[in-house]
Amino acid sequence: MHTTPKVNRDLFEPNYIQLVRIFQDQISTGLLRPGDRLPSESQLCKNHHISRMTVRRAINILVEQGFVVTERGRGTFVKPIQFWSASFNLNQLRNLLSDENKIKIKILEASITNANDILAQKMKVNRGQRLLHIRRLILSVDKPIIYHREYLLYDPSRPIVESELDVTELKCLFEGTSNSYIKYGSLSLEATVLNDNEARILQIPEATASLTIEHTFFDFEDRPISWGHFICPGLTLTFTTLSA
Amino acid sequence: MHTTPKVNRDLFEPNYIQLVRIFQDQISTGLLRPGDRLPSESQLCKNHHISRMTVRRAINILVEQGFVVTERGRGTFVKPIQFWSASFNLNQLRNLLSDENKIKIKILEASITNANDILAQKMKVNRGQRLLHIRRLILSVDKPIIYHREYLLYDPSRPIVESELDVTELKCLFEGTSNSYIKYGSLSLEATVLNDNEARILQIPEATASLTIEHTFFDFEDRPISWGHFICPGLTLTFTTLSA
DNA sequence: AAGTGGTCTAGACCACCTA
DNA sequence: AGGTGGTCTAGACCACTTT
Repeated sequence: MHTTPKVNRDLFEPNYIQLVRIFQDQISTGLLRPGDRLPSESQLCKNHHISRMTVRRAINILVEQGFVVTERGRGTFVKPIQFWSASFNLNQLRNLLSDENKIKIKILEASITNANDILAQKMKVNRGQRLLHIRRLILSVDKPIIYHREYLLYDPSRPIVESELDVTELKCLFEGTSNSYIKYGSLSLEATVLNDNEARILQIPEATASLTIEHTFFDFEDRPISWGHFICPGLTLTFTTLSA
Repeated sequence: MHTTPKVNRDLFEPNYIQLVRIFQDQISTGLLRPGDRLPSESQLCKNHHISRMTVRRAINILVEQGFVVTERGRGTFVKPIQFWSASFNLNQLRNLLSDENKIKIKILEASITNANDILAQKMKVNRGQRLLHIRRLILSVDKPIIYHREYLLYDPSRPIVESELDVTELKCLFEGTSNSYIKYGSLSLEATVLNDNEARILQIPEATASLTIEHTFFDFEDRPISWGHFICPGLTLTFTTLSA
């Protein structure tokens, strides 16, 4: 028989974090298995000599992290693995683009076009509306890795053309430092096969598999102000995650 | 001038949830913009006649949801949009497979094979180790939508062969109801192009773009017990998300 | 009735930042 | 020094489940 660790009030680490870690460890070592009940909150208070709010805080974190579920009147239970709990985030893309020294952004085209039917629908404007069209190539150590096509609302009352042409606009988006016009975005991820034009631009064989991230960004009046695609060929971008 | 809404103690909705919603509304309507400072916690206590802990609870939720950031000694501020904050989850896949009436799972093959170099590495076993190989086709209204290849540790001491062959094993994973041997999984998402075999099995043209989810599942001793791929062609699977 | 988790209070002390 | 967020306490009442 061995005793479980106790919260130590003398450490720098807050008590509730210590308690979270204690349970994470017990779950990951299999000491606590899916379906097992955790000690009740009042028991934990006594065992660790901490208050109820501190215990609840720890348990809430475990709930958010997906390790346990609470059932009122019954107790708190270790959750079984759920395939769905996995989620893919864009951190790999972030890391890819974060190395300032390696990354260059080349403007391939910047022109004014008139909205066709698709654009009119996507940007919620009338057909024929003037739109700014920008095509960029993102290079890492002078090797093309991502191709970006974007259509922007061309609003003469907003002097954004300069800044949007600039590389910084894209970087701001990445870094979240922009005090920009963007309230939120809608992203969509799908698999595509490069056409000959895209393949030539990216300097890789045609018909290569590619991940395409379609984005629409909205301003504070909920109007779309940007619609475009990041085209990330082959293995420049893979998503990895844990399902716990 | 108009006054902001106040927490109402008489509603069914908990006070902290009400406060969360108040700020979510103010942010989404643009009343609070990125960089703006929220009222201090003590001010919120006075304004809404609620205790500090209740205020802090609401703010913690806003932090977790990515709407605000706190800075000790300075205040709480509305966060600008971050492209990276977006994350893609597997709910669409879940929905796709949740309709019991439409979905059928067909076992294409179940055989014992010996591990080659790749399998030996992926499953952390010796070369030549016997592995269970299962190929499944997932159909929706009798139309193939997902092709699944999987290699399983063949452990005679565990009588899992029956259950793993069974369709339920896959379903359990999806539903998280399994009291299974799986502690956690590692998932990886990439774009692929269907080869002729896959295309034939899925009854779609060759060279179609496809999303492939590679998975490795581990038991409670952290040994890989399953390695495989879900192959989701074309637009059967697209990920959508918001970046706020 | 007894035990569980859910919400909430009215304080306290601390570390940090700004002035 | 005064304000900010970060941690924590020792209670309280409630809704719910089990015995």
